[in-house]
Amino acid sequence: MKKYIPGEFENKWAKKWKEVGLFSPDLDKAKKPFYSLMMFPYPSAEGMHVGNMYAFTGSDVYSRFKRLQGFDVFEPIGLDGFGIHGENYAMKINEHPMEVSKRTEKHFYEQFLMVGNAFDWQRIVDTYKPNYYKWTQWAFLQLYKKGLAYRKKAEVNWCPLCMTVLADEQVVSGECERCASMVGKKELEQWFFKITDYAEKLLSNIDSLDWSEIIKVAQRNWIGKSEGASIKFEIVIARSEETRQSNKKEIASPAKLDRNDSDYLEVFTTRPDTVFGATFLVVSPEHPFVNVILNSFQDLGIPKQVRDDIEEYVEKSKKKSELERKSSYAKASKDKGKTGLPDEVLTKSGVFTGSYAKNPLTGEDIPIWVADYVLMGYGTGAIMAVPAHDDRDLEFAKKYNLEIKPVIARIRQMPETRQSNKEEIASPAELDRNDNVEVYEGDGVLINSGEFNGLSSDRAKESITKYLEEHQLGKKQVQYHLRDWLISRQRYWGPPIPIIYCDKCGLVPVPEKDLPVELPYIKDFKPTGTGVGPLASDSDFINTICPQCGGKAKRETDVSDNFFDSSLYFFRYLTTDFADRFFDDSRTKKWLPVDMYIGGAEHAVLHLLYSRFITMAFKDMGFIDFEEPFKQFRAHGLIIKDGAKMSKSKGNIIVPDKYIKEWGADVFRAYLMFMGPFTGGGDFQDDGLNGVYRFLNRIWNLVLNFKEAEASLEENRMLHKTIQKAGLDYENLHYNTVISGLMELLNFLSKQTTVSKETIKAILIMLSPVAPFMTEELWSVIAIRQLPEKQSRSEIATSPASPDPRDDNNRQSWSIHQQPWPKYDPKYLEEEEIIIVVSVDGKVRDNLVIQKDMVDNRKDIENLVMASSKVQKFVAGKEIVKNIYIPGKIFNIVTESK
RNA sequence: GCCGCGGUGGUGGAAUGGUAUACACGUUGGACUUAAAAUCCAAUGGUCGCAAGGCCGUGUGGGUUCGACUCCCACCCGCGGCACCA
Repeated sequence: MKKYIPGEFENKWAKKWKEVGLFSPDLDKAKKPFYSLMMFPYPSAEGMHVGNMYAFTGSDVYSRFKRLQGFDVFEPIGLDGFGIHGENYAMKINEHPMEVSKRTEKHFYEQFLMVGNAFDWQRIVDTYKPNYYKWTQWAFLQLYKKGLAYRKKAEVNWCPLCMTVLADEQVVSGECERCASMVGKKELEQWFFKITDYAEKLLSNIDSLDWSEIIKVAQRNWIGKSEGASIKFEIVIARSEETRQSNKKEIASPAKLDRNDSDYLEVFTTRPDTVFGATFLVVSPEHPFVNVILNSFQDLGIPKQVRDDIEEYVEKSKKKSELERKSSYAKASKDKGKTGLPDEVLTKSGVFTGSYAKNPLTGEDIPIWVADYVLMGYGTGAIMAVPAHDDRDLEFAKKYNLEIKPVIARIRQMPETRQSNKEEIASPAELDRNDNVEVYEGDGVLINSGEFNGLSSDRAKESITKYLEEHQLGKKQVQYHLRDWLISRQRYWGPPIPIIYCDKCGLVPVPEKDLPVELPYIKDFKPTGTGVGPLASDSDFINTICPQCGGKAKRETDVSDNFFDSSLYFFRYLTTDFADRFFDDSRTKKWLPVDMYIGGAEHAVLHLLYSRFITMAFKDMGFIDFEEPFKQFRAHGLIIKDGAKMSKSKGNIIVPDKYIKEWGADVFRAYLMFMGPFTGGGDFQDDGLNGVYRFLNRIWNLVLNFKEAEASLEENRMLHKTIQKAGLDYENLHYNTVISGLMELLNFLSKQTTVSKETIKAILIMLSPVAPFMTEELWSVIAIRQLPEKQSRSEIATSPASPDPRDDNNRQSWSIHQQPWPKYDPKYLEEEEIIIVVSVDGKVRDNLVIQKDMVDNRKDIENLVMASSKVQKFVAGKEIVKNIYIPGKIFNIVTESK
């Protein structure tokens, strides 16, 4: 008997599938297109680790299942090779990224072949090759034309180790996403994409997406919509305490202010219902108002001492890191220890500006403070502080003895009034005004709010906003946390941004016909740290001719973020055979949007958000007619080792190559898929592989040695039940239960002396997505069994029976992967005999086996139940209150002790 | 702090409100073998019992129900997203 030795045939089939293009659908003629996408990998030098392999296998299993269902599945692959990760590695081993990429590319594609994924090998996309990044640059130009790419001087995230700027999305709790260095700030002129133009659409479309919930939540959080109002506070400069108390209106005239816009401070608030409780204003140290005070303090009548205090404070807070600025809030949270910052930094601080503003509703003058707990980057960089109803403002007010004025009364529902639904309003007296005052941040009823007293928070928000609008002191406003996508990188390993700077013409985009702007080979590719990319040192590269005037000009020296490359790769897979276009209308229509996308949850607010933005932009440019790129998205789980994340520093990285060599790709795949639900990941344990090997080995032996006979009724029942379950489980990505279902079927068959050929075939087909090599090998063996004697084995094994394996009309081709998914016959799913569980007071006491046609015959069943000695034992001496009978399932007797 | 997901044997995990622990790993015992490996068979939640069998058991405490891992309420723990976001 031939033994199951995976190494003997896996490679043979992998090569053959690739050679004949078994998994390359005809993109123009396919009848039932299904685009199954998986996140292409960053090719690291170590090759794919188990985590990658897990993700790709899970996606491949799904793709193979859809193929069996009769879809023309397009399952492409490529490498996301540009970017900091690969470049950092190249620096570490002191090699050039272009050289490194050649090696990693080879290794990755070998691994892909080895693991047996059904890729379309004819449509590879590697982002670091000119024939791809030409289109990255093209897309940049389209965005520029549309006004969605712009250049701006701004304070941006700067990673000191990677020596480049980063997008907000790449800063994870103050640290660089790639190297975990503390990210700082730097003022630089940079390229941005206007993703904020799509904030509302990006947010509102989420509800209708069939995506993993975890991703949808992360995106909603990241976009961070707040609805409220912007409110103008009239600035009153340097009024002395005496005049203030005499309440004489002495408002600084606009002329006195060295500002162009107005003599108002604008704030954003989500709580316009609390304006009456706004007892001071706070501006961020970066707010323009601070400079006005610093520069014009004399004209404004602000004492020199006050001015100097402000300057000192602003200088001090500039030195604080972003993390320190943001971390005082952590004081109250669990993260306290994590920041490792002294308490002094974690307490709010600020200084009085010597100026006041008029509360538009109370008419009172309230002091304006500058404090670094207010951030310039959100809203207007100024807030109205309502200490009675905001925790942060309260902390500040207590420290500096500022007025605390409650304006919202908690609604208390008393137990006895709950039924009549009456609301009792807490009296103002119940709110302490001393140090023990407790913040109340919830909604309630307005008090101390003049004509608005008695309104609920919700209604007050509307009325007060309306009132402010009427008096031109404010308006309804929506704020988003999302900020524009910073795409410049002061690095080498990326697509050059296709822009030319001409002294005469200014900023000139590279004409499309001149694309790609090739990345030159420069020896010293290391980042400079000066805020200018390494390309600036290559005079051949930067010096060019202005496309408009023909005069001398210089090229942009930054490259773009590699997340830009990956936000369009799934479009390119469809047009790799066209050199002249990125979109092909008929293919777009046939294949897009992507039917199923599988990938990691870590890209929730990076790749997955950027891709949605780019797709929306392409739609508005008229290239496509849909705005969401991925119909379905599922986040796969993570593979851990001994309860911990795999990492180089821990030395617990699993290299799959070794396991595949030892056990075969099928065993490795099946093990990964059997660990648990695909969306859950799992803990990698070496001894688990053995169990899966045993299973495949038993299948192997069964198929090669089974004694054929027509299926028994029981066999058909088991089989058809398994087919039904496997179909549902595959669709839901519950591969672990597909496998356990097949194990159960196998266990059943092992107890029989004969098996039908139909059963064998169905098992192999059902198993083929998980174990594609072994099932293919066995399929060819079965085919030989069926053939007339004269046809030789080699003929079958090496030549396709059909000229084109992709031909839709010839689903009966030589490969198991071209077979139709087995159909289950409902007649086998109905049991002849049914087990009724009999319980007394909810506890199982007996089983009752009845014939199917008896199911609805309650009387007879009741008689049988009552006749059971086991039941008798438990009802003896008790009164039967009632009987519950759920037909075909359970019979429960409810008793009461006498 | 807000939002989301989860908590089931020694382990990974199964269970449309209806026999909790399928399937597998591990462990123990047995068969085969000179022996080992491989393979096959059996047992395997806890506890009491010679046994038949009983009782307890899905993070904790309540509730709904004839019946709850599953639904509701409160809490504890773990994981993830956001976070001085006004």
